[in-house]
Amino acid sequence: MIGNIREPKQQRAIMKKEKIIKAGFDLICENGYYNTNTAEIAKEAGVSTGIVYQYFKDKYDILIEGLEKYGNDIFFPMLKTKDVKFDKKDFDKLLKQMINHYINNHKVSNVAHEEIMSMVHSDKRVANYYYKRELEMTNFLKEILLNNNFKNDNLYEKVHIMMGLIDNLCHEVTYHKHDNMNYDIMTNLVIENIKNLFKNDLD
Amino acid sequence: MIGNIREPKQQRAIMKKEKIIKAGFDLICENGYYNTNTAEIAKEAGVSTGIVYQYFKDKYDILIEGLEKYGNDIFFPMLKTKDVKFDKKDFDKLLKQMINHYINNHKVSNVAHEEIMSMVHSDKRVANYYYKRELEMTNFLKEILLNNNFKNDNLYEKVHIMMGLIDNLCHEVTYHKHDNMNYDIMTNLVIENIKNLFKNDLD
Amino acid sequence: MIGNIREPKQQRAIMKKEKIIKAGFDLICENGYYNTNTAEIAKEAGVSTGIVYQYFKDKYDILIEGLEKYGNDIFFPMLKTKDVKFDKKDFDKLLKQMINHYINNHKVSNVAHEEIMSMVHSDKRVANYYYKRELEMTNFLKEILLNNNFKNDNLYEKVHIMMGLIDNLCHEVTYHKHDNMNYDIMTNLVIENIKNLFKNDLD
Amino acid sequence: MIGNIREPKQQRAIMKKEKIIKAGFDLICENGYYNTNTAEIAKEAGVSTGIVYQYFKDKYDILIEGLEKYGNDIFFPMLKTKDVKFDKKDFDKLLKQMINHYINNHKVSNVAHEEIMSMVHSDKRVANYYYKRELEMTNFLKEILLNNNFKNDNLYEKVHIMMGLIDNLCHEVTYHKHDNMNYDIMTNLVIENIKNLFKNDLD
DNA sequence: TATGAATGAGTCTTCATTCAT
DNA sequence: AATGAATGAAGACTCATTCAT
Repeated sequence: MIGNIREPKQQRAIMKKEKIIKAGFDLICENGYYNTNTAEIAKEAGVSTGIVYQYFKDKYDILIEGLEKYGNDIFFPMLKTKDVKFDKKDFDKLLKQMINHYINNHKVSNVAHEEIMSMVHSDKRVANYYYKRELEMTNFLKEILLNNNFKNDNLYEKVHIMMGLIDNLCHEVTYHKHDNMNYDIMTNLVIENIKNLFKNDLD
Repeated sequence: MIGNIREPKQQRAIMKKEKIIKAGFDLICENGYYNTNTAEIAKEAGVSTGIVYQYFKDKYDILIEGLEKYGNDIFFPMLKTKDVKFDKKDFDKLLKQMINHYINNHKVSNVAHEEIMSMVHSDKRVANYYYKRELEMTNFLKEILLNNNFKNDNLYEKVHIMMGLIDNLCHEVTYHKHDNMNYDIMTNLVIENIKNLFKNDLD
Repeated sequence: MIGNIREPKQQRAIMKKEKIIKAGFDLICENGYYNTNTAEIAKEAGVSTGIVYQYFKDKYDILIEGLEKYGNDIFFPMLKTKDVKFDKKDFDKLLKQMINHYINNHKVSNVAHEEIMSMVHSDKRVANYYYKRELEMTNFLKEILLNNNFKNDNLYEKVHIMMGLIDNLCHEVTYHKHDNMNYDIMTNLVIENIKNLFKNDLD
Repeated sequence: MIGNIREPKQQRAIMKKEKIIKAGFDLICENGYYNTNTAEIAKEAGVSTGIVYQYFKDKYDILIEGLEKYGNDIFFPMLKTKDVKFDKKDFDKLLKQMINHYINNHKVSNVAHEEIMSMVHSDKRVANYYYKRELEMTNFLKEILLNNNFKNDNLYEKVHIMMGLIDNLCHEVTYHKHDNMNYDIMTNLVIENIKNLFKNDLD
């Protein structure tokens, strides 16, 4: 047993590995892990099937690397904008921003988001990845609030609830389209709710 | 193609079909759709592999029928207890009951819940099923509240948000075990939040 | 994981399994383990590739079962004729018989013999099989001699040496055809040698 | 097809080829031909995979060249010591020496010996190589004996038998470890046997 | 000469589905 | 209705060999 997995050094090889990750991750996100085969991945990446196994241990490995590379874009795009600044007075505004940010992102990565959440439920490593990032995100938001003189009073729990509310809302808005649901109203309700959660900080 | 799918009429045949659904659904919930094969299902059901295809078009069909038969137990056990009675004064109590109900259910159907949610994300028909039931559940709760003189004021949206909050909480409690999260506090926060949502009705 | 390996019960199924063993073992013996693929085996056996894996864990399993079934015929055909009777006076005759028996067998199972010996050298389980049978054969001969009043005086070692001499001779006669070797003379020399080995018993 | 196989002229190139032969032969001897791949060989030799095919037609070619280069060391180490001198009176001693020589060699090249014998049985060219060398060895011993006034009386056959006896013995001692076998006794029996073979010469 | 990335045919194995009984 | 043997297409992965640099 030799050769194991090669970490490509040449520029061209690096690009090829990237291509495979992208092709593989895209296809998996679009059609599901079990409905995507290595031949397809290779073809989509414009390489031979053999080369795939020089860069990845197995098909699963492609998924994981894809997740690590593109997962944040899909789940926690905010983590990228490290410079979120806001003023207590604008809490409303921040929330609206966040919600829009999330909704747009859900729309863009629509299927991917679903597919990955699907694996979060059935695969340990994917789950680990997701929960680790969720934690990062929680801490990230907690920091922002602390920096704005929010009291550290069950803050962790509050942020978690807040994220849940937003996620739920965005999910609803993006997918369900429940006919009898007014999303503007729902959005306002959610914002009010979150504000109530932090009422001690916002008075 | 002859014989197509037979709808069993005899008692014994009906029981056989039930057995297959149960065995199949159980296994799929436990190990996932792609990690369960028809031979296993047949064996678990105590029937031959051939017979499976007299009652079901294909493997997928078993999943769907299983979902229709057992899905409610897993996702919306409350729907069974059609006689939920409560008094506005006891709203707190109702919420606590619901939360406990959900948490217990999450614990019991732990893996099943995850596995099916996984398919909700990757399979149209499973998704349809889930969202249809979610709708039922929403309406069910809405009715209860209306019967208790809650105002029909964005009630639909409020119930949805409430369900999201509870689901999130229960999920958190059952799986994550985030070390730095106090679940009693979180539960109280969620209850307060829901009460705030309905503050106009509870004064 | 289910279905494991099925032990066929129906007559037809048993025959099918036999066919696969025979086809597989024949091909492996003829072309070598690594030069025989499962598709070939299935085709030679007149079955589909799938069925092979219902009766055998894997390709290797076919080899082992083949070995257990046909190995004796190839290596120790004498073990079949449990009723070897001889008289000390006819020791010569017995030896000549054995030698002819072996030579004929080598000729018949020519390639098989070689191929299996090849695996004895490279595969633990094949080796185990071979050495176990060799031991049986040794004990078998020892018993025969003891029954003929040969002294139990380093008998085990003597039999082993005797078998080695015969095997060597037969191998030589069957394959090498060293031009400058007279096989009649060689045979006689070997017989004399063996008799010398047992000289204490034959006086 | 261009360039075919290049016979290296430069010192450095020659050394590279040697390295490949050694690495390849070592690995093949240790793990078997089919369990050794060219990438491993190249890595072990400290060269690139591509270069291998400039010195060797194919993988098989490496084996053959390795055999020609190192085979004698493994099978007929005596051939190296061309100056074997002995006196009839010391025939015993010579035999013991030979036996020890062989046993040691078996021990040293343990796996290699097995692996190559394995290929002797399955590969024509390897077989040819082996039998050619065996012939050389036979002639070598024949010469020695003739030089010591052994009669040229079926000498060829006798030497062959002698070699077989020694090889068998050494094999037994090195590998089998049959529990109920006394190797000292066996060794003595073999020596006696060989002496009996040449009794006309040793009186 | 030399590299090591790339190729793609070939291999074992699985499994949903069909079929002979 | 029922069995379970049989099918064969499909998939993950390997590796000898070639090729671009």
